[in-house]
Amino acid sequence: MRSENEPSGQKGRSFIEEARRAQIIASAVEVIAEQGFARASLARIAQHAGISKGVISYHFDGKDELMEEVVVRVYTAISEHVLARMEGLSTATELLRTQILGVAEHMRAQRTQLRALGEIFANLRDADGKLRFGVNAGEEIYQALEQIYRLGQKTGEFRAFDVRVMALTQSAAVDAMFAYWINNPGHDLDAHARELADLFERAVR
Amino acid sequence: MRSENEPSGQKGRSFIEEARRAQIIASAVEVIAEQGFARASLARIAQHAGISKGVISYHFDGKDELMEEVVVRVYTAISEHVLARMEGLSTATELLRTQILGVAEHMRAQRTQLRALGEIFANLRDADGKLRFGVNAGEEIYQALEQIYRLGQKTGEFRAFDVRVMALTQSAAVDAMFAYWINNPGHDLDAHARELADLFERAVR
DNA sequence: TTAAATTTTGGCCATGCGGTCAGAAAATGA
DNA sequence: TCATTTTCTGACCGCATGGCCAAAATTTAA
Repeated sequence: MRSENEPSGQKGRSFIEEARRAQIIASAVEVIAEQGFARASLARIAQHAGISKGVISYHFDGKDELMEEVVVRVYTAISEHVLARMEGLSTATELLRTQILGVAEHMRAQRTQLRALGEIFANLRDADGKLRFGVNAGEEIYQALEQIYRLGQKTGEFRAFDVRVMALTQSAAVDAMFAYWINNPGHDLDAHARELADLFERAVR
Repeated sequence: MRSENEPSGQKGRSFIEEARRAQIIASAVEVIAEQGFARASLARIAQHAGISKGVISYHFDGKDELMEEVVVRVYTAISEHVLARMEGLSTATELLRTQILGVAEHMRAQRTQLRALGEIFANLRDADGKLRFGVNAGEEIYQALEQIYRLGQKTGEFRAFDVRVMALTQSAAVDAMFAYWINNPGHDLDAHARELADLFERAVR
């Protein structure tokens, strides 16, 4: 039996254990992306991974923890990539453009993860029936974007505007870009991202 | 027993029969909007309508037909309303501001139906697991917005930009505004809408 | 009034779900 | 080697679901 109750912390998790969890998460991502959230039962995820259903229950506290782990890992990967691209940049305008283009660049190679993320965001609910993750991406992202806007307003690059509205709008615009791209495979994601960068560059001036 | 097999046509449906169907559809919309697609079971819909579960099976060929009827009715009503509002406006800038300020108010009254529509579009699948309706749900709306942008580009009011990207972004921005407003009741919706109108007015120039 | 047609009820069914568990299997360490 | 721990299996549980239907209730028509 696994050594302790560890509801969310990653302490004392062996390499083997971590590998199994990663394998299960990868299967979950693929099943969710291919068949949708509603069909992503533990049985289907286990079958896709070539293991028994009980193994998932053994390595995760439950289906909810598995789903949250999927979200956490995909999100972490995105933010690491984007933050790396943003390093060394100084002006708010540069940061704004890089934020939009960097996310698109990363996700272009991660369609499966992106689709799974969207399914979970739209469907995962708590016991009360409320969405576990809001339709809104999250407060952290908004605050990060708002810092960029405030910087630009401070330096005079940007005009005066409501930074919360701008952050919400930029986040929604990027989400919509991905949603459209996923459902229209021929769509040019990078061109769309450049259009968005232009759009917001003008909107903030 | 109902007189015939009538998979989709509306022929030979009595007034009473039609009223029952409308009542069931209305309950389905409310349950889906409040609890999400996954929790909108026939039992919950029936309970919400104050009728026995079997009544739904009697008036509809199955759950799928009920869901499709919900989509058809709500979508038809919404598109008719939106198109009516667009008549009589002249300049592209007027149309743009009206879309954001006016349609926002319209959506406030229709948000239960819109939410139900979104849930069905995102979740209703056929036996193969494929989405019954694509996410091309907004296609008509996108095309309507694109007409405004092209008009503005033709008259020289607007700069050159990708009209599809702009339509997607504007639509997403308004949706995000409502999502944020629903989750943050103290949020000033009208001020948000004005910020958005300013944002897009600058973005298109 | 009375017979026929329509509509509703409430219980039943098979299926799939997330979760649990005893015991088998495999890995580990002495 | 052999005992101990970790990991896995496959069966099982209670529950909710969509669909079904005989019988009851209601409405309609003669």
